[in-house]
Amino acid sequence: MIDHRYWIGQDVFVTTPTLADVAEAVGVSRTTVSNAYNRPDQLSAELRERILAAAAGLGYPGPDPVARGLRRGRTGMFGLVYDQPLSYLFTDPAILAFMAGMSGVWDDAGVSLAVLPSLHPDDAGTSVLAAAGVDGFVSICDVADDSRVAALVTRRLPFVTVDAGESSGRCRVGIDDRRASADATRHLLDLGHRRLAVVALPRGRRALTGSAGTARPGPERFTVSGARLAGIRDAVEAAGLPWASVPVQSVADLEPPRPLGRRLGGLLLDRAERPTGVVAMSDELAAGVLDAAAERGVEVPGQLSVVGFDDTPTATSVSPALTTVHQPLAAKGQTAARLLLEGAPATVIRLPTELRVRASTGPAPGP
Amino acid sequence: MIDHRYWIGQDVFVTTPTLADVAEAVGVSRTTVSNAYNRPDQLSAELRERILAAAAGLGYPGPDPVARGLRRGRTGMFGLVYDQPLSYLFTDPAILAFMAGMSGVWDDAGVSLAVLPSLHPDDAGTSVLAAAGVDGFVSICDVADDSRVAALVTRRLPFVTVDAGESSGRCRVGIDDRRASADATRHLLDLGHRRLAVVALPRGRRALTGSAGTARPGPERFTVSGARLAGIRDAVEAAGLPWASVPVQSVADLEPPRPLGRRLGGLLLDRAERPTGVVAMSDELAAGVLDAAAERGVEVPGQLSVVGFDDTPTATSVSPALTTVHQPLAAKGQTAARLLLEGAPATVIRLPTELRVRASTGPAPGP
DNA sequence: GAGTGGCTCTGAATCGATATAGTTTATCGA
DNA sequence: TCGATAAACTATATCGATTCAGAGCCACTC
Repeated sequence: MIDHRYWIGQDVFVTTPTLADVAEAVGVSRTTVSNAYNRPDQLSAELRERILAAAAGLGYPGPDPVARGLRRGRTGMFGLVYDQPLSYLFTDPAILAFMAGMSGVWDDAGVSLAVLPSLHPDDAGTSVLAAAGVDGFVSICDVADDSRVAALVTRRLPFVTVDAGESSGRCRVGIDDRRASADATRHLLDLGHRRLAVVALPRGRRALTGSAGTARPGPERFTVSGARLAGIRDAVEAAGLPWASVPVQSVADLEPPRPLGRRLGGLLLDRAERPTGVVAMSDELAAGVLDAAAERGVEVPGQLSVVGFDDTPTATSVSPALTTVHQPLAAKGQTAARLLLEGAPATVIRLPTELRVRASTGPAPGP
Repeated sequence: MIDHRYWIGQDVFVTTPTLADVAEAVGVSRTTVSNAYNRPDQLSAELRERILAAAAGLGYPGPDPVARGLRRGRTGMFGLVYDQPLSYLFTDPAILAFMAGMSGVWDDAGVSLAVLPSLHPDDAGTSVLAAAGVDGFVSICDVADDSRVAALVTRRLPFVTVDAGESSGRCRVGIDDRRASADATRHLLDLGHRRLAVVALPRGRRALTGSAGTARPGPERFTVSGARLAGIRDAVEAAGLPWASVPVQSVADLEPPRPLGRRLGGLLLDRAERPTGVVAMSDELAAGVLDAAAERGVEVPGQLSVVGFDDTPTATSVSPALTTVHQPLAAKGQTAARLLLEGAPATVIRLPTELRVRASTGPAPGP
């Protein structure tokens, strides 16, 4: 082990004392020292004082959490599993709102939140999951039904997947992405928009760029991106519009979402048949689209309507404020945290969403 | 321990298998099974295959990280210590930028970031620190030289304090808050501003409200807030202005910073002697001051100049863009992470800051 | 043919605590 | 005065792995 020795004067080095050292110093059994820390009612107050004083004198740091974790079978930590670089995690407002909710619950319960090294899609992150000394996992990986879930199962610890697909028999928290984005799209359609376009999430590392017709449903089936796209398509087709006429823009995860939204939005706005309504799969992307519109002097909502998704603080800080799908991000985090904390059996929780109409959408411009 | 038993058919329940079970099943020693996982070169490839196959067959999750951690003396986790509710941590852009930097380094190193339950100022969070199975700590508590540091020392693990005071003999990363805020203040003074005001950080749970004259230097000495206030005072006095004439607004940590800045900014702008220059101790607060100015029709920078601090994304997303003190938040996180990772001895690192002049400051209006 | 070295594999000690099942002594009611 | 009960402590096994110091065996060298 790492030898954290310290100097105690002269030429004497000593390693960190253990509970046994304290026991010997006081002349009691290890059990009693342990009880002094964990079950004060099991020994006399006088002896307890003596033990704690001796411990302080020796510089004993208290019972080693790792050893205690081994014996007790609990570590008091839950792990968060993510499949993108962590620096991205700390930049995504939606995930941060989720984490704020989650950490609040665990904070109150005195449990730590271990943010694990990110899972690489190729190595399935097996080693990362296998090496984490935690009591359970929350997975916010975009694709849930793959080898990474298998690795979680292998670990034989409780886990909750967030926004994941229809995997059965496990704890899962999410929203109805499909219906929510259908609602958002229908909002535009109800306003008379007929030339729609989509800016899809950059996550999942699989670009969806191309006309909708070419976006394959296969591996996307269980992703947030895929579900939202399906919902948009539902609404478009329900309105009798040809899905193939709706351009879908997306790329892999190479740049921050707002500049990305601006770039993709620009591509859409520069098309010959300029869309009058854009469905963006996140507020950041939508904000980027607004940026692109502003650059081109395209008025929002006069000439262009934009809907976002998530209702993060961005939605209300941009101008015009975004019409967007509100989802209870903090509640999602709280729910996931509680499921794990309470050791819930396989449970599927679907939280409600709601379209928040603000200033970025309006009636379609005349032809 | 928690008994994660599983059903294997008939009426047989079995607990999670251990390395010993695998060893017995294959008919080899525990050492050899351990080597199969940790030192593949120590056994024949053929036997290793056989062991891994048996392990998979038994449903062995691999070596238990906690037991391994005990034996090896390392857990592969570093703990982050914070003294405010965690939900606040996930809302503060400056801290998030810091964490992004930190987590990036640890992500690459395969190390987990354990966000510990928040330390309550009253209980000194001793139990939280004592119970964390980590290899070291990063502390971003506002006040560093108090009982919480003592608790860290007690734990006898390496730790790095961030933005903390002048504690000696430990790893510390920070900036020169005092000089940086003096620079920002001097910028306003150089522009001819003579009626200044300060919006101080809400952190530290000790309100500084009142005129500067009444803000006591004592316990604030080692806080970020205190250092920045001292720097502002340095510049004000160097310019020959009476420090007592500079109103300082702050409250305890009861509301999110932007609305708080708006409220406090409003109070300042409604004074008979309206200030022409406001030094805000964070960009969020500064943005709130801009909000207050906009509400009152006070032109920025025509009638009012505002400087922020940190240079978070907020600084450039508001309008007008904020003149602010840029500090290398991500680098700060990276540095802290590396110090811990490399087991650096007591080191003090002070990173450079730089005033970024943008659109929120201009010449003082005529009298 | 003894000596050397490399490859596989093993046994026992160890990491630092907690749980379980006592033992001893004092207290108390009948 | 006896048995029962409670209070204060203890001895030992155990949690699940890794480390260290070899043992056995084979090939190869001089």
